Amino acid sequence: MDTMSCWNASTSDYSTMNGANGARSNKLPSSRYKGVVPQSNGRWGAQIYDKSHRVWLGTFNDEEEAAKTYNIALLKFRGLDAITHLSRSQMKPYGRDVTEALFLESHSKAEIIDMLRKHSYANELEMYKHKLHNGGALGLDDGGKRTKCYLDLMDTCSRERELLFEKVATPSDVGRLNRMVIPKQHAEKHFQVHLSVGFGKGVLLKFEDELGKVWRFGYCYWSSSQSYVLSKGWIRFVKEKKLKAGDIVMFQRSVGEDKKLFIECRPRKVDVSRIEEMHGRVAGPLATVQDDGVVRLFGVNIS
DNA sequence: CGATGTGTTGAG
DNA sequence: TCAACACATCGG
Repeated sequence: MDTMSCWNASTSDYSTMNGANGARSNKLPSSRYKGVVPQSNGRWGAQIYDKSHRVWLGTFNDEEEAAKTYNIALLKFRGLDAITHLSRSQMKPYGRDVTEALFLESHSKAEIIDMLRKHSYANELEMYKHKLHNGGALGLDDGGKRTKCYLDLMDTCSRERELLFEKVATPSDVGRLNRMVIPKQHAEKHFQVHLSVGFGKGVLLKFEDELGKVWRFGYCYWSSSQSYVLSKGWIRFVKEKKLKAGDIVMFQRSVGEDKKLFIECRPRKVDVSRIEEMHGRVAGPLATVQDDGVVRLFGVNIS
């Protein structure tokens, strides 16, 4: 249920007795889920607020069904940002993928609401997927051009990436040698060019940083250290990013068709033990890597 | 008639 | 912005 926003159950009052006479209270039970309201007949309503205006999303037998409905409406009303902030692993259980984003984008709010109220959203989405996958003109408008929506989505998709490995920058990595050592194990696993990287001669590897800026680094085998190095162009990256020894350099690759390489860096971990003492609690990691490689910062997918 | 969804309020 | 609640309106 990770895409369902769970309402604070401690605030909902499930007491069903009136203290004095022991009679059943007619008070309805609160829902655990945001956007879900009880109905007097035991069913559940779903509603979402759109700019201080309440939009009714229909009634449902299951509280969870109402919550799912609310979440779909959330995707439509709060925009695609809501989708891209979900990691792949969160989307999978709900089949939330780029196709669903495309589906949401190609229907008006009114149409989506209508489907939700009629409980036909899942069917419509399924039909839409078939249409696309059975040779339909994927993302093509009347003139045969890619629609803006399609391009936006492909762009979003191409930004999705997995972490290949991280390296803590050594003093020599950020020094005047103009090269960064890539540990052999990672180089041979992820940069599948080592066969063509002979002694002395190398290839150029192309990376993008978090701002989309392109970086090309020479890449070759460095026999003296028995490992591979990023060389030509590396020092420019060090200078521009103000990379210091101890900082962490992350190597990523897009999971989409194009398999682009990305390079990003972040400051070495600050010592938070002092802060933890002061606050009397242990803070979670600033950044973590999930088992599917999706990078999260403050609990938000920053891929 | 029961079910649905709106009017309205007040808390946060 | 949001859920709680009352109740008008819908529709079989």
